[in-house]
Amino acid sequence: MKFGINETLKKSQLSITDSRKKILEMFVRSNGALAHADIESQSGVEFDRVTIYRTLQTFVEKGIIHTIPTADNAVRYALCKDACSAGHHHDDHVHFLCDGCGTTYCLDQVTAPQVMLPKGFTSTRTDVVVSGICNKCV
Amino acid sequence: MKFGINETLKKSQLSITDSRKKILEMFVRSNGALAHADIESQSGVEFDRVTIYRTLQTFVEKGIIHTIPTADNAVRYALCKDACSAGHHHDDHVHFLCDGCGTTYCLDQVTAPQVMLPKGFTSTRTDVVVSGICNKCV
DNA sequence: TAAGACATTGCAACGATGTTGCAAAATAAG
DNA sequence: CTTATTTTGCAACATCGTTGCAATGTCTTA
Repeated sequence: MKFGINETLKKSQLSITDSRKKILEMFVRSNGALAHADIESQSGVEFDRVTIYRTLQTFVEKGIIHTIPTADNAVRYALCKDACSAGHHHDDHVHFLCDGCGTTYCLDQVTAPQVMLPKGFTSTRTDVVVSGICNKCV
Repeated sequence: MKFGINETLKKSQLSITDSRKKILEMFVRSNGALAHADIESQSGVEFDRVTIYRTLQTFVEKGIIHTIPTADNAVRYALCKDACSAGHHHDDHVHFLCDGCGTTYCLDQVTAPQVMLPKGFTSTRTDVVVSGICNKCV
């Protein structure tokens, strides 16, 4: 079941604005992940920096996108799966960060393995980030 | 085989200075991970901000400490195991980030599981970060 | 379609974080 | 002890992200 841009925004009870449509479209087109800087450079001077920050924040809160932890400490965002709802993310898939081209992939086929924690530790979320070379940079 | 502070620095061909000794000692004492801010507040006005940044950079390059990717996008550092040498890190253990107290633990017992990658993808490093509640925050 | 209520945007200013160049000070080598 | 090399501290700067507020745009209801 696929939704259009506007439908996705409406479903999350968000007003439909130019910036939100444009930014959400970027995520849909790129099936990788995007950093704030990517969005800012791709959209040129069309939107204010602040607008992009706030739009990303809103999307994360509404469960449309999620953040990806990376070894190089740059925040990246990617589209959530349908299972995610506002305030409750369920993105247990593995992320792959290519050292060559810098692209971040969501490896949906691979799920994060369950790790055994010491006594008294409770897990709410597991992030797996694999770094290496992707199939385009060989 | 355990080395003293000075021996560790010498082994990495680093001059022995007050700031390096003090910062390395912090890592040895805390068996968790430290962020730049932790070090800055713990050492007070003793060292310049810049000195701390450069010292951490140097330690990473020499293979004394390594960075930990976190979901909250704050860079943290932890001591490397003996297997690490300058330019070649081998820290495949799992990290645990407590949402309660913010402490980062290195779970040495647990090793990062091997993940199956799609054809053409090569892995050089795997980071696993588990978030949740630690045994002190229950 | 028009008007009012509400949400979003852009601007400016600010704080936190991290980097660079250069002179002074500390460390290492002879 | 003296000289050469590193390292430190300072200042200035670049980047990243946040906040308050007025102006603009979107939604709702009639």
